[in-house]
Amino acid sequence: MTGPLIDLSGAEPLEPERLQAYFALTEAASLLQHRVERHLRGEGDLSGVQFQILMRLASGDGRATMTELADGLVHSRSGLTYQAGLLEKAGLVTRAPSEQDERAVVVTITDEGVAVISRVLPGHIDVVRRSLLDQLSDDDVRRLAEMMARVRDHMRAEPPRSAAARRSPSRAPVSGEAGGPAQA
Amino acid sequence: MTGPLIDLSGAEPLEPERLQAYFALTEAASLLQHRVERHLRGEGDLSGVQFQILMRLASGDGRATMTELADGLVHSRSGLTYQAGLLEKAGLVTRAPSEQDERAVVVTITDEGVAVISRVLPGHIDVVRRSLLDQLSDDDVRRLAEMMARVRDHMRAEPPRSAAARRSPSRAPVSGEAGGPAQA
DNA sequence: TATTGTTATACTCTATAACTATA
DNA sequence: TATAGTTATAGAGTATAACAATA
Repeated sequence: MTGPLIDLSGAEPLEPERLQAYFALTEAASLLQHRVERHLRGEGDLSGVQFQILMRLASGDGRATMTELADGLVHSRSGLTYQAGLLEKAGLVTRAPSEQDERAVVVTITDEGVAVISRVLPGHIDVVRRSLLDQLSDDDVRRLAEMMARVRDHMRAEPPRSAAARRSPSRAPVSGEAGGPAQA
Repeated sequence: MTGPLIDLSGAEPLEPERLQAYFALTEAASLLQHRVERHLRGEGDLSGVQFQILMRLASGDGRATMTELADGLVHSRSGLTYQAGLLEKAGLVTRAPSEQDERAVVVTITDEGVAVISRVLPGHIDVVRRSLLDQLSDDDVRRLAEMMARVRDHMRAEPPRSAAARRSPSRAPVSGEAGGPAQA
């Protein structure tokens, strides 16, 4: 039998263990996300992002600005505007200009929003438990939480190359992005 | 009243450590996926799914049926057809009916497909290393790989409730259901 | 009748750029 | 000038159901 068609040995390849960790993480997270979103859609007619927005509001004092919400939930501002608009249309949040800073918009969860979260959350937790947590020992959980927090914080701290928080006015040319034959 | 707006104590809540493990995993995986897809799109004009299809082909003997590819890569068959169609249009794979089973379609990676993977992979690995692996010790990596493989296998083995692999054949036909495709 | 795969269709989500308004 | 947010637009991806063809 012939070996794989691709040879990694030129470019400082990844050891099999690391590659497997990456692939397993990717696949498990993707499966979990899929199950969770399926549940949320079926149970509460919520997208994953909408659920996270509501959760973030409900876990605090029920209010946050768009910018505060954008941190960590979504990768573009317009995406958040879109999702917040849907939530508002559904009556689960309200939006009003901030009084401290007229530019900002304060998003506030409504009673109905709290009710939806309360209704959906038990099933959500159940899915997470059955899919993920039940397969992990207490020590696994501690270890996983610590590792993933580390990785997350690292990525948050060091934004990916060539990705300004907002389109920078003086966009530096991306290294090596010369006119490559981009397939075709 | 300063506490969170939502009370979990009714429904056997999640211990904070478990909740944090879940959230950190979700967020880290989401950030990683976003970076990886950004890189793939920029470097090779590939979607994440397309990359995975090519990787799976290139890691084996270069050929697989649609059904074999569908396992683990995508959540609906039509989605795979769509992505495979794009790859074929780009000249990175070919599709031809199987000779053993005329129903099946054999997808084969082309030389150009191998070339694209070879060109993209070093940068891909670099992203994964910088974003994820460099933050983990060797022991972390072993532990993570083992945990995530366990979780992944569990989800694969036990499909989510109310999700038949395919639309269940025992579906009672509704008499008035036939008729032209909804036009509009 | 079950399985493999495609197609038609409709929809959700996302991202970029241009824009407004306030600090 | 920089920041907060919206809008317009356009494209990518997905899922469901109906369909055709082979086993």
